[in-house]
Amino acid sequence: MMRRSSIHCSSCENYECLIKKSLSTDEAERLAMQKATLNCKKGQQFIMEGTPVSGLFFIYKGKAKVLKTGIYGKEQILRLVQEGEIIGHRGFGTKNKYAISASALEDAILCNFSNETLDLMMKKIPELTYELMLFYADELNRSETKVKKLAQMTVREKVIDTILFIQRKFGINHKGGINLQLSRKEIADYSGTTEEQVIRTISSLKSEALIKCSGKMISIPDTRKLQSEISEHNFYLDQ
Amino acid sequence: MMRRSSIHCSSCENYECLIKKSLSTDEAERLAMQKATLNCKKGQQFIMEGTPVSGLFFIYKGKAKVLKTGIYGKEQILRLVQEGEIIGHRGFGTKNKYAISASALEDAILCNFSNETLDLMMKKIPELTYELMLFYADELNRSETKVKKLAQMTVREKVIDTILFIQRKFGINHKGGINLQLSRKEIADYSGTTEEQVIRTISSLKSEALIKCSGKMISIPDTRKLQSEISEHNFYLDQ
DNA sequence: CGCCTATTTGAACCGGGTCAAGCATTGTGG
DNA sequence: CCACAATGCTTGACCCGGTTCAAATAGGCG
Repeated sequence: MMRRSSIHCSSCENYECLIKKSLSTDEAERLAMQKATLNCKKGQQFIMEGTPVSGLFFIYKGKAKVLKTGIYGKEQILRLVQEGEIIGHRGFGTKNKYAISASALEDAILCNFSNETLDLMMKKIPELTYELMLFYADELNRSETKVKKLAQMTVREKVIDTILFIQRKFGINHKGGINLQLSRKEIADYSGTTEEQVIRTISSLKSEALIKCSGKMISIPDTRKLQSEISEHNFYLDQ
Repeated sequence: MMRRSSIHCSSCENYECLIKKSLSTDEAERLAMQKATLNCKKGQQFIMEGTPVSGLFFIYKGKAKVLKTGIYGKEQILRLVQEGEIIGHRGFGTKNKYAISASALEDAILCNFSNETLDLMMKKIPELTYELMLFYADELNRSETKVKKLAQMTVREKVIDTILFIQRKFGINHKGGINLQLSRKEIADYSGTTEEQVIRTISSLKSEALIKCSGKMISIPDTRKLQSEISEHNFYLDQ
């Protein structure tokens, strides 16, 4: 993980950034300068479960996944993270150890705010604390919806739900394909099933013309139609 | 749900209450008086998924469960809530509709802070916002651990984990039994399985002398021993 | 005591996980 | 540029855990 010259918040173009949103005074800007900027290659792990918390990460460029490693090394992907979002925030609560791991899905540039900087910023900027609270409340909603889905959906529904979700979150590219290519294994680790089940489900969906594939790229010809495969029994799809 | 004369925060004995913790000034106390106090009978639902958010609830007395209703009316219990804890807080994020339901597990007395009161309090008391943020971050941790467990544990492990959890959280009574009696169905709804599976697992555990039962009351003769039934493959039991 | 609900047990079915083998794709070094 | 290795993807077959259905039993409460 390479350290590089820091990118200043004032010249950053991620206007959805929680930090930047809350920066109004010069003082806040000065605090925000205390961050480090890091380069991270595809596949590289930048947060490791169980290690001491070293602040909050912000995805300046790239995509990442947040996961827990479980029984026999099986991964559970908890979040797929886009440019402009934060990670590693789980350090606050009762613990000072990361409860999750995170690694880059493609080459990424990360901003890192240390614990001290973050504490200082929150003390000086109540709006930031408020924004963080909203962020956690939202994430909690999402996570609890996921709990329900894992407990109640069939494998087919879970895989469809995952595909719809990544399209909703990451959008589509110029070819009409979903703008994030995951391996079958990763789709399985997010859906809470196995690689083989994902492959079988995707094969079925292809033969039913509900999706199209070329390699890892998946596209959905008719989103509404695919949605109807799960929505009859799932009224609150608030993921 | 019966409205009753308000209990004043200053005479409240729940010292762990997020609200009370943050009340230092007279002004804060005055704001906290703006709350309503409600009586709620066992089984009564006081938050309904999909209805507009009417603020935050605090459990002054009693116990409650937080759940999502899913496919074919199957319930997923997300949280078991004790005296001194808050509920209904999910209103913040992007939505103004409750994403969860809540009902009393036994007769309860609830404090309710309206949206307006809460907003006002957070603006005036940064410490409260901070405490709420920590609360959400903690809850998020718990929820994400639950996601992993649901995806990876066997039914037997999930049921054992649930029994251990409710003992850890609610403690034991004078008879050595867990201080919260849930129905088999409720244990199933929390564990993410069916009533029959819970019954079968509990039967096995009884015959293995890992637990004892009399009616709904469960007791664990040797917690460590029961723990070892799941912990070999689960290193981070941070629920 | 009798009704209603909760719990328990049995049996059958099936979804989904596991194992194994074959195929495709990508990458690397000679 | 090809050969070969390594990795990822796909498919088939098998089997087991877990859900479902049904029926019996126990327990709680008016």
